[in-house]
Amino acid sequence: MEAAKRLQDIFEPALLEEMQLYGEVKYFKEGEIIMDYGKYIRMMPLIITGTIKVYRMDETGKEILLYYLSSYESCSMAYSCCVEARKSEVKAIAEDDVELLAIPHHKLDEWLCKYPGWKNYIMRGFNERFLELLRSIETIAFKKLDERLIAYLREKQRLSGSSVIKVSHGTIADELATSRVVISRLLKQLENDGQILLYRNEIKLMFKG
DNA sequence: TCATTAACACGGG
DNA sequence: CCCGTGTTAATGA
Repeated sequence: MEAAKRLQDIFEPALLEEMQLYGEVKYFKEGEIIMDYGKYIRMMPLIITGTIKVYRMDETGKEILLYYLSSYESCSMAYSCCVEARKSEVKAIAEDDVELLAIPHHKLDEWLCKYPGWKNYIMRGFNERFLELLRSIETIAFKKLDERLIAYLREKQRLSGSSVIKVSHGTIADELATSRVVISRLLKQLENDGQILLYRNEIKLMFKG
């Protein structure tokens, strides 16, 4: 995501034209559900502004945050579902106000053959998402909750570009699939260690991004 | 041993 | 008053 500053840098002019022609710009408000479990995906989203949270649910109905998607990124999950006409296995929620370009599924394959820029974009997307998933698996499977919490805070810091994170303990607990009691306790611990400062609905990070 | 659930008090908006 | 926060006690994996 760091490489692609503008769409013009990654896509051919002809492709950009087609994207304008066939793509549909959609807006989602903060907290709005963009995609849900079991729903068919007909469009592939390409995020223009904002950030999207992608969740996965287990058999017991517990949800956990898989990864974030932000500017110029897309959802590989959506892509693979589109081409195979499968149902969604993830849920996507707008982290803040989101503007995205919805690309009809029948164009995905066509562009793959026609435009190297599109192929590279898709391939890179799969690659990035795969690496991000590996990181998620690592933290979920092997790290204790306190380390996961720190990783979570760093991710928030990275995405927002600010060391002041506006989020409640309860929300963090939901996203890390744990209880608020634990989050409050761990945050308090981090504050006592001098790593963070706690306010209402706000956490100030004392470490570097 | 550590997470979860429920319950409670406190305080700010 | 409602919500977010901090804590505790009981229970479970």
